[in-house]
Formats: sequence, structure tokens, C-alpha cells
Amino acid sequence: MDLEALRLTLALADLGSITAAAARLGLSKSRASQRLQALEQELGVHLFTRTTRAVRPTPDGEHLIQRARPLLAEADELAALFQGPRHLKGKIRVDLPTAFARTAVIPKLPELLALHPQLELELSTSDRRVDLLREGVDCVLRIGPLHESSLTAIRLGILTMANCVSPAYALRYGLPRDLGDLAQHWIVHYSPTLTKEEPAFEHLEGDFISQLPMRSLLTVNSIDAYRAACYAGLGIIQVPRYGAAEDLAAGRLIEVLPAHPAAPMPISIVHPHGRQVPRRVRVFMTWLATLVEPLVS
Amino acid sequence: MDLEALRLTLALADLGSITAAAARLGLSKSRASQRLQALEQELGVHLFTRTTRAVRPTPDGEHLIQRARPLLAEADELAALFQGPRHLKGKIRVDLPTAFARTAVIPKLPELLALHPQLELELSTSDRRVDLLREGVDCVLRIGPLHESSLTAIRLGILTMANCVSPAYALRYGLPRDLGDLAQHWIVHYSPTLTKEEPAFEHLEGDFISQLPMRSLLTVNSIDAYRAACYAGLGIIQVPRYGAAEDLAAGRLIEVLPAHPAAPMPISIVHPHGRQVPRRVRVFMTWLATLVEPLVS
DNA sequence: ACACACTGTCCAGTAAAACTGGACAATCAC
DNA sequence: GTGATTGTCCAGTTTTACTGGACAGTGTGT
Repeated sequence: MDLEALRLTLALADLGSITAAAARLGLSKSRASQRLQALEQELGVHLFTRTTRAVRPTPDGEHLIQRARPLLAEADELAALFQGPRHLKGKIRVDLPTAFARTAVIPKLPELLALHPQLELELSTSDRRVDLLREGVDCVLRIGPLHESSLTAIRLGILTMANCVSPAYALRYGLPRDLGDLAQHWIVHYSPTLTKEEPAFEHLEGDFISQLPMRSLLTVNSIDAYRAACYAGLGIIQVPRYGAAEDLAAGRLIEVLPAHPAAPMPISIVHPHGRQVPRRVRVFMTWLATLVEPLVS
Repeated sequence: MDLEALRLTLALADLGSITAAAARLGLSKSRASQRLQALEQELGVHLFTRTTRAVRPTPDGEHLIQRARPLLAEADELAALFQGPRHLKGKIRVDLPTAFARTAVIPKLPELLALHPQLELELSTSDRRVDLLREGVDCVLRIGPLHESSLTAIRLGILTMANCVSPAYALRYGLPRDLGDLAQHWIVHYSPTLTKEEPAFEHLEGDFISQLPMRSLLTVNSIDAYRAACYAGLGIIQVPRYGAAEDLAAGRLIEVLPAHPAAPMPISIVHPHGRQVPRRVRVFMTWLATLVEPLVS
């Protein structure tokens, strides 16, 4: 069963003539007749009684028509979803992780805004969980595991992790050679909610995630503070490799225990719109995804 | 946009692999790849980010998937409507005009019931309006104009009319030669509701319907009484030609004023089921329609 | 009553897809 | 590294979609 056949059926019901229906759909009346017969044979029922003067639906035809009409309307709407005006307009409210916004998104923003001059963007950066619905945000980029909710999540990929220390730290404490050395080392404790979790070194043990408890000098709840603590030589941090790559190359950070990275972090877009996503938001999300793509494995 | 492409999209989303999706749909992976690219080009967006190891939907792809899923489910349901078990079973309650049931339907019933041994038919015959919903009737055949309502009506065609008298009438009053003669004649007054309408001779005046008031000896509210009155020589009756054909041929009735027939009567099936018509009812309606077909113009 | 215009169907041939199998570079597992 | 597997590309082949014209049947207009 194909949509074109249904379209023909509806045109036929509306116009009451194969010739007219064929003309509306832009095909020859021979073909229209053929397709109708093919559909009837496929379904095993007669859909229209045909005299030379009128084409009238049978009861079966009538039922097909009644159910096909909303179906086709929905299909057309779906097709129309992806073609609209060339330029976007309106306001989009977005929330991004601080570091990611600064390094990956904001530098590319001028291109997007130049493409869509009527677009207004309201970009907040935070690492805390944002109540999308309450704050009226259109979409957020989330790094880390997702908590299931009524929101729609789209996984963009995963970020591989790296364990890093600063040269100042290496000078004072040395570099760990294996997991056993970690008992003599310090980790910077990242705890978004500042709750009671114990500081630990997370690493992959085959396919499983292990937590190795460690000493910690400092607990922080923001990514910026996390990295700043590392620069200051306060301990090991575990961060996405993409964000550390530049610092590693420049020698501002040193990777340790490369054989024991933390579990890779999923990176996702989350949005509160159900399936009726405004076009401008959809396009923005697509654009965001293209920015993320080169960073993920 | 075609349903198969959407089906591929869904399979792709479920399985995360072009090879696997192609296998599920029973086509080569080359073709699956081609079709995906064709769809992406048609919509003008990338639907999946493809690495050699994983195929993941983009935000656009995710939206398409979410909306395509119910669409396809509905399409499948629609296709399934017309194929079911070969035999029908269950009870069908039908109401037919008395004369039509006796002459056209009941003689053919054995064939239908032989075809579907599990089918129970409850056939009531009446000419009054039946409250389908209250009485739990599955469908009725209605001859005459329809009153719009919440019920679904399917027009099967129109019945051409004939004006008839009995030989007894002709003997006593003679035959009218033209409309002017009717002042000297009698008509049998058919009034389903026995209300205050005046007896009249209905006839076509070009494309318009004219009512010519006439004298009447008797008013009846059932088709059987209507015809009986005519046989008894009480006046002219206006009936569908198909029902009178046999009597006319046998000389039991005589056609008068053949150039001035009453307005042709639409004949329709009316049923209270919305768009969810049980299969047995649908098949019965189709069967009924095939019976009606040779009788209508 | 007659020719006429027009209906839907049938029947060739033709153009256009749908589809396939195999080759290929890229990538992950071992 | 090596091998298996991924998605894509590229030929050729099969299948289908489609067309124009012929046809019988049927209302319309004169």
C-alpha cells in the first residue's frame, strides 16, 4: 500500500472521475485506472463502482477513504516539517555547559546568526540541571548520564575521557604509574550537588565502571572551578579529552594513567517540546549537533 | 515521501545499523543506503550521522522518527482492515425496506450464509425511520432523501421512478394522457408520518421537481399498503421502476405518463459505526451493494 | 435518431525507477 | 598488524511506472 495510491483514491472520491483525478495528480488516465485496479486487487475488494458516467465508492471504498484522509493529511504535514522559509526568525532559549559554550559554540555563533538575521538567541550557560519546562528553555546540551523524564533526549554520541594533572602537581607529588599509586595521590572532587558522595577515581574495568576511593583536598560544584583547581595543582581531574586536548598539547596539563580513563560520557540534546518542535528550534538543534559531531567518538 | 522510506528510517533507528535494517526489510544494504540518502536529499536534512560502527539519528532524524512511528502504525492498521479471516462470524443486525428485502435480498441470502456459516443475521424489515444507535442496528438500506445526522451514509445510486395504475383503475377512470388530465384522476397518498402534507403528483420539470396537487381517496404510511391500494384500483402510485417491472410485464400494473416520472430516489446504506466498522458489517454492506448495483442507474 | 464527446479499460512500447552483487576505504576487535 | 564488518560507490539487470492510442459503452445535444 502506497501513499500515492491513497492519494488517487481520495482524488477519485472528491472528483468522481478517473480522468479528473488523473489530471489532478498529473498522470495519464490509463495509469490512474491501472493503479486503482492494482490497489483493489491488493486489498481484495472493489473500492469503486464504475460506470462510464460516474465513479462512486462502494462501502469498502468509503471506509478506506474515511481512514485515508487523516492519514494523508498527517503524512503531508510530516513532509512539510522539513521545508519552510529559508530564514529562521523568533527567539530561541538555550542552555549549554559553560566550557562547551565558550570553546565550541560561541565562536561559531556569528555564522549561524549571519545566516538567519531575524533569529534571536538567548544563551545561558550553566552546569546545573535546568528545569526546562519551568524556565521556558527550548533546548539544553547535557553532558553526562541522563535522568529519564518527560523530556525528549537525543543522544549525539559519547566523549572519551582523560585523567589530567598540572605540571605544578607533577612537580610536587610526581605522576602515578598505575592504579596502586593512586593511594598516594589527590583527586579534585567534583560534586554538582555538594552532597555526601565520597571522592573517588572512576575508571573502566573491562566493560564495567569501577570507583577507586581517593583522598581529596577540595570539592567543587562547577566545571570551571574543577579545572581551575587542577591548574592550581590540587589534584587529578577527569575531563572529556576534547576539552583538554589544547591544554595537553601546550603542556598546561599532563595526562596520567591513559590506560584507565573514566567511563565515556554521553552527550545529548534535551528539549521539552514533544513531537511538535518549532522549526527554528529544530534547525538550531541540528546546527548544534554538527558542532558536537567532530568532538565525539 | 514514501512509506517504505519511513519504514527504513524506523528500522534504522531501532537497529542502529544499515545492514541490519536492510536485512529486516529484505533488501540489499546497497539499496538501503541509497534510499536513506535519497530521503535525506528530498527532505534537505541529514537524518543520521553515520560512522562505520554506528548509525545514530540527528535531531532532525529523531523528530522524523517520532512522527513517523504512529503514521506507519496507522497505515499498517489500514492495510490490515481488508484482510482477515476468510469466514465471517458474529451477529449482524440489518434493517431493509420491506419490498426490497422480499424481492432482492432474501432470495439471495442463502448464498451469503452458505459462504459464512458462522454468520448470524438479524434482519428486520420496515419502511419507517429506524433509530440505528438506540436499537443497535448495524446498517440499514434507505430509499429516499437522507436526513443529515451523525450517521455515515454511503450512496449506492439512484432508482428511476414509474407512475403506475392497475387495470381495474384504468377500466373505471381511464388513463391520463398528459399532466392536464390528472385533475380528473386519483392518486394514492403516501405519507410515512401521516402528517398534513397534501396529496400531489411529483414529476420532473427539466432539472426541477414539480408537485401537482391531486385528489386522493386514501392515505397510507407503508409501502405494502401503497401498492395494495394501487392493485385495488384506488389511484396512481409512483414507485421505483425496478420494483414494478415484473408487474408491468405481467399486466398487473400499467405505466402512465412515462414522460413525467417522479424525481429519481437515491438509495443509500446508512450505518452508525464511525470509521471503525467491524469487518463482518463491512463485508455485508459490500454484499448488499452488489445486490443493489444492477437495480440502479 | 443520430453523431458526438467523453467515459474507463485495454494493449502495445518505452522511459525510469528499483534493485543487486561486488569492489572499496574506513574502522573496530582481537 | 590482521580480519571481519561497516557504509558507500559503481556497474549492470530486472522490474515497475508510465504513456499514447485504440476501443466499447454511454449520456448529450442537435
